Amino acid sequence: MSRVRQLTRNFDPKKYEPEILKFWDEARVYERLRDARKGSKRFHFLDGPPYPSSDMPHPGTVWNKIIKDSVIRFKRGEGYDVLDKPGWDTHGLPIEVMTEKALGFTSKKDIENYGIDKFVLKCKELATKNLKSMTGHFKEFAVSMDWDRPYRTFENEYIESAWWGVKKIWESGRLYEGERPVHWCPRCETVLSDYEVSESYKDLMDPSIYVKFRVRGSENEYLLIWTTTPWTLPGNVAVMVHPNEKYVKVRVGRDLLILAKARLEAVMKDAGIEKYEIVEEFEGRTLEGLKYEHPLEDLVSVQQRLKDEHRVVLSEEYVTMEEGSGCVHSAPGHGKEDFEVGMRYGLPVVSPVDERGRFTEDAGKYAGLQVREANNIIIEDLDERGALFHRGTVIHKYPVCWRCDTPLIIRTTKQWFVKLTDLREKLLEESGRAKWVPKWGGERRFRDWLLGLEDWIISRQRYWGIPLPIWRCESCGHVEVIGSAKEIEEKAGAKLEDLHRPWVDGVTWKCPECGGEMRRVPDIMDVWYDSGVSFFASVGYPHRNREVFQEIFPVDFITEGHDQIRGWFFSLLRMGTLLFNQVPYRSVLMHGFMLDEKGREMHKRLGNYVPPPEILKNVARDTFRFFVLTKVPWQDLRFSWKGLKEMERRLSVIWNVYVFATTYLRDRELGQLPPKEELDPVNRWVLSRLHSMMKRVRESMNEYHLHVASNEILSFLIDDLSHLYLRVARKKLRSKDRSVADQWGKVLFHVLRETLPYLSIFAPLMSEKIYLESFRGENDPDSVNFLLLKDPDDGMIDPELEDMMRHIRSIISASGFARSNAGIRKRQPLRELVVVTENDMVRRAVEVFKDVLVTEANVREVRLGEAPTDGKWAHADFSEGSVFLNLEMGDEEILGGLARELTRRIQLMRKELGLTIGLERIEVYVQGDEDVKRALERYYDEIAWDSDANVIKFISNEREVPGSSFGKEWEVDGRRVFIWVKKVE
RNA sequence: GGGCCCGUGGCUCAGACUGGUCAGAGCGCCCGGCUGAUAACCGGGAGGUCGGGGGUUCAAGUCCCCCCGGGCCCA
Repeated sequence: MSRVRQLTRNFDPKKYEPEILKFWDEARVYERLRDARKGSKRFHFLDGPPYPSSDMPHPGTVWNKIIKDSVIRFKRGEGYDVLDKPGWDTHGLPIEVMTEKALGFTSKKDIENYGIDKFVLKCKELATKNLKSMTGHFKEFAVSMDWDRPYRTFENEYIESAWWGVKKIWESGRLYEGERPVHWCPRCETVLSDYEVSESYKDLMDPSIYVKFRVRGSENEYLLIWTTTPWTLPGNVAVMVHPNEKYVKVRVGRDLLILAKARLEAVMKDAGIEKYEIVEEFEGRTLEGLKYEHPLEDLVSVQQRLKDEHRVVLSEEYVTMEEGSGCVHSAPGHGKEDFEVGMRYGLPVVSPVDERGRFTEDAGKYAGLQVREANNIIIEDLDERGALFHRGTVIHKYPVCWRCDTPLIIRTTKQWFVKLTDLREKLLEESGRAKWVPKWGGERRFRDWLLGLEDWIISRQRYWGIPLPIWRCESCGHVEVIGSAKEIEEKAGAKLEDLHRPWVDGVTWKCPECGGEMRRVPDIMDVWYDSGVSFFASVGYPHRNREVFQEIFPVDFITEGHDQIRGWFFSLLRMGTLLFNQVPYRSVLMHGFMLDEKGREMHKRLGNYVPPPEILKNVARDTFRFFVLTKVPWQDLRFSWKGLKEMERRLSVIWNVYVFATTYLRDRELGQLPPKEELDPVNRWVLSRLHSMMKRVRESMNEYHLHVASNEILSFLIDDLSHLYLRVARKKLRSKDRSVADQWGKVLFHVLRETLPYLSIFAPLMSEKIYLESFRGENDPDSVNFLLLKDPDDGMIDPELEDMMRHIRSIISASGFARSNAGIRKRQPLRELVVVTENDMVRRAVEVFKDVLVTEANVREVRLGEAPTDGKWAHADFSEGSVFLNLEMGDEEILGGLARELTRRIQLMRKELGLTIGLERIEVYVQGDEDVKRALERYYDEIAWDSDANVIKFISNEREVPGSSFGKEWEVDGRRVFIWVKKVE
């Protein structure tokens, strides 16, 4: 037999939420839950590791974790053994830069003087401190991941897994060292990936100059080029023109200038020149091979070696008629497009700039200068040599370092690459294998991105990261790639406690080819490599947990914000395809960004950022969870205090549903549900709704339509239970007929009990509180988290019955409308409700749910019929017909109304005395007019039953009232009535 | 310049993949009611040419095209 206990009346999440969190922690609920599910079918969730750049997560990150948590809870409820390991992306430049700032460093030299070992330990310390603090914030929102056993990318085991991957790539022949122009931060002194660069462009003011390159062998003929980076001119080796555009030779003063016809007017306007004359017109392609003189060749030493190289080359892709002169200055050492075209023409690559962004000796006069500082000197030198056509400035978007804001440069360096370009097709195919929610996330956005794929630079010239496991012989260049710590031990006899730099840098061994010294390439790896291998490195594969990995690959579910299409979703796909020839995840849910109340991005520095503790100060944890989970996940979400308050009110209604129900159900024997055939239609209806709700929640959760599932349960609890079912049930639960009260009690209990585990997916704290305080039986587990989601039973779902109830609702609503138009209050019973309709289902509904109509419309009779033609009627229409209320008031109606008024007054007085219904009984004494007396006589039983009165006595003299009674004078419909209530001891 | 998403009553948003009971909900506002869920709850009302225009169709917030506005990504 099950029993329930009364639930605390006050909805006070501020009080119970911390208690529940503490209970979960102390009772090790999740740990035991994981143990309990061991051996069940597995569901592998993979956490996209957040970057611990701060001790406080962004509210959007909390949203992200809540989404994950709801899926994890749901799958646990379905009985799965869920892998719920959280992850942390701990390496990389942001942590390094923060550490540098904390130590007051400005360059790599400072780090090396300080000691790489100490520096790396500081980085680790910072990452650890932040991830611990962030963990605390996530736990506050009831995120039930395995916080004690996260994967962290700085752990030796993780690094070993990553190394194994590098070795495998090497063995597949895709790892190569190459020379390329790359984005470079002169402060951090490292290469940056395209992805890192695209993060931040800033408006910068730069020179905008037109320069004349004299055609070799001519007196006064020039190619006119345009550039905003004068410092790249020392690296110039060619001029690109468009083969299919018209070019012109123009006379300006004594000079003949060559430029694109389409740009002529704009250029002359820019330069403020009004007088010019076209002397010749030709196709761009005819310029191919035309040689010219570099204007600074006397100053730049490397240019003297290149005298015969400078010439015109063709490019359709990179010459635009949108800006410039149509003659594009090309420095293959300082531009990706230039490099590509240069390769095609076999042009030399010149990049006379060092890692700190200073010109090298090759740059002659400019050696030692910071490149951006050299701009003006170069411009003056051009002017002195008569090569400057026009000088201006421009404000344009220019890439800066995403961590330190230093303007980036492009310089050519040796880097390690992974060849990907030939994998484009395979990646596209694999990306199509994953289920994307929403569909367009994968289909359009992702595909577009994959089409622009290039080889991947995986080396970085920094300290805090996974060391690139490449060793090379200093004498013969022989290369070995290492896949584990054990290999290091075997080769070098070194046992490393920490696989990071600088400790790993000291490991050397003898070259098997020539006996020279094998030394590690000093680079570390791109952090996107770190998170990209998480699908196997998080479990330590292949050095550990091989069987587990076989079972869980590919992972079932990942979810991150839409910024991660090009980030983690892609890096996982890339690593999955490189190492296992397949996409490593089955389903991806792409979620939106959290915006502020005005729809702008939320940022600390914009000051519109709401720290998670601030949210907790104002609303319940479950409120925030429900708030975010009821929104369409893949759209951006607007933070809203108003919205949160509103959600909190809805949760308090749910709480009240349970309070109300337990008030009636407590201390009752609540056994098995009676067979369906014996049930009242309203009970059959509510059970049908219960199973429909469960079905819908299960289906939509499995589709990752979290908003559908969460709204479904809200509307079940609020619209169906609170607004309708409980109103009807209230009277039935107190029925004198034991079998009626019993049936309704059992059904209500059943419905609320089965709903609890469903509710706990979204509002785990509230569910737990209700479960522990009221619903947990003697043999039940000690936490709601252990409960399984009951499977929906199609046999219990009756769509027709649900439809009928919808009609009943509209009839009730129409009858309310008719009443309010006629000015008759709801408490006043009326004689008759006539429903006029042609719709068969409505007619059946009226028959089936007559009881509901009688109580909800407060009438004595309900019948189907024709529109009445005589008498006093109030009338209103609903979608399938009309309702008519008989307004004629006989004795029956007047006395009935009076009886309800009297009941209500007695109830108010009971309450004032603090008496509990069903527990304490009373005696009532009433003094009033003849109607009051008659109402009391006729409705004696009802009034006495409703108010738990042993006796109700109509008196003519006040002296008949016992001394200790509580008396009050009332006015009821213009009548004076005295009521006394006395508690029966 | 290219791609993607969004634009539904005063506010916040469902509905759009699978055209046809989809013009909805909550809040706010106005009117009324209920009263052992009560610093709650219930009913009703006003309010939207579903950003604009064109097209497909017997039928279009829903599909197609163009434009406008907002956002994101890329170049």
